[in-house]
Amino acid sequence: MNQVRVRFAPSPTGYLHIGGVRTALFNWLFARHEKGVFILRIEDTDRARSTPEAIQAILDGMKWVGLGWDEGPIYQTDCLAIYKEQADRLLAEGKAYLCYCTEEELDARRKEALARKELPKYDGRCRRRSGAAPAGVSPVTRFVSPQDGQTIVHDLIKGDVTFDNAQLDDLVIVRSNGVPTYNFGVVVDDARMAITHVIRGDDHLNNTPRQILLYRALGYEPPQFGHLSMILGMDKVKLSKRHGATSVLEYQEAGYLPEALTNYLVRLGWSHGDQEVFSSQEMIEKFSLENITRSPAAFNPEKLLWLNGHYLKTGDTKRVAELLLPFLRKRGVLDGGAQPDSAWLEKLVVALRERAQTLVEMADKAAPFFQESVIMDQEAAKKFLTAAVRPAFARLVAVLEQTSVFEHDALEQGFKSVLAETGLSMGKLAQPVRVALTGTTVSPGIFDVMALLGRERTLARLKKAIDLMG
RNA sequence: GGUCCCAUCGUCUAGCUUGGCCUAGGACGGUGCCCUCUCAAGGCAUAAACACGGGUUCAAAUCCCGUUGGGACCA
Repeated sequence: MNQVRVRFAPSPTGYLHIGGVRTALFNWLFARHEKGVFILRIEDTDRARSTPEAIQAILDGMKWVGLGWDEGPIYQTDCLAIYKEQADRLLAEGKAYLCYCTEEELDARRKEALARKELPKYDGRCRRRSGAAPAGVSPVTRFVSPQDGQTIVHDLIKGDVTFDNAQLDDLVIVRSNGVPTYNFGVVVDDARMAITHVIRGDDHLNNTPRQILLYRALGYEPPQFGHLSMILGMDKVKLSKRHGATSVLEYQEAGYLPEALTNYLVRLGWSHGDQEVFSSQEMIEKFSLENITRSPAAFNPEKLLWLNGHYLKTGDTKRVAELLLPFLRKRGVLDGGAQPDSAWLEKLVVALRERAQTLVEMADKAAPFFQESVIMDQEAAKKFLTAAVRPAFARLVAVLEQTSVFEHDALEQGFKSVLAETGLSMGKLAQPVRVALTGTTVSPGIFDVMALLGRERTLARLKKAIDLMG
């Protein structure tokens, strides 16, 4: 069998959305699994709606999620001459014709047909037109579509889907301004790029019979098709902006890890037994078109969050620490130019990652470790920084001043000696200390907090708390 | 309106091809318990589904037909 060649072909009319990423991911996985080629093609023939910003957003999004392409990006607007050439060929072979019907005429006829309860398709009258071309009308090019028989799509995911050719009309392949229509551009490109498998959303399933007919008319063997079901929102309606973030880059900004997003997305419509967590290597090894579900899937943000938390916990600490930096800066936790000690930052990540599901959350929780002095939660202070614990605090300060290594185990030992002396339980002392050190009632383990803060800040904060006790 | 697609716990899904191993499994979320210096994380347990109606068959989540519901495309 020939080498697999697949493509992802977004229109740059907006950001790269989640559904698009999943389509791209499945194509990419298939290509990698089959040791084939993954091509990126930008379908920018809709010039009114395509923007350079959108193109950039697509490229950035693809890079962020780690879907590298082997060929491209190829822009359709660079290929206009090729579509024209192919359309001219069809014209010359009598497989296409020029149509001079105006928008108004077509509209009127459509309404008439509807009134007669007939199919409102083009009646093909310009097919039979003879004589001179009407003046002042720039024609569109229409494809001569067979009116009998059936076209069967042997879909890799949906199975065989049969369409009556009588349903299809003579579709426009080139507009009056010379720009190819979507269906024509796709076919010409997929054919000349020797695409072997077209894996795309099932919103294109209905276009497929027309495309197969076009392939044949152009003298190409159609590729294999695989139509993926759509991703829906939790309310079972097609995923859109009102469901929250739908652009990949929004997920980046919200503190998600790309591997969490791809892992989440791969399980939306595909499975490998009961396995939920896949490294990208595993995905490539195990991916197959046979295990794709036919039914549409609802996007569940909570499961994505869980996976993100999982990857935050299990990911390489050095990498997580690096990824965290921009979030610390953005949250104003860290000054723009400041560069924290990397070993220390990794320790902070280890302490925080059990309790954060996103990098944004982690950056928030990191705040007390960067501030010179704590921002005290007044209610917590009132409740925990009472005169009753002052003697214990005083003892703790004395002990900590003597502690030679300011690290977890030594700190625990010192802390516990204070408990033994004062007769306080762990909880009775740890919670006030937590408030004194972080300003809040929630934090990593208290010994980790002290170690992370270091001797100086720990002692300063404890002393300040003693003052607050009045 | 026409054409096409889809239908298992709230959600993602396994099982459906080749009916019996399904008193329907896993995961997220929920609930409860354990662990515990807080919050998490973790562990254990638990509730929760074969859309409906007909067939076929000794036997159907699995095969067939219909209904209903959802979605897409075209208009």
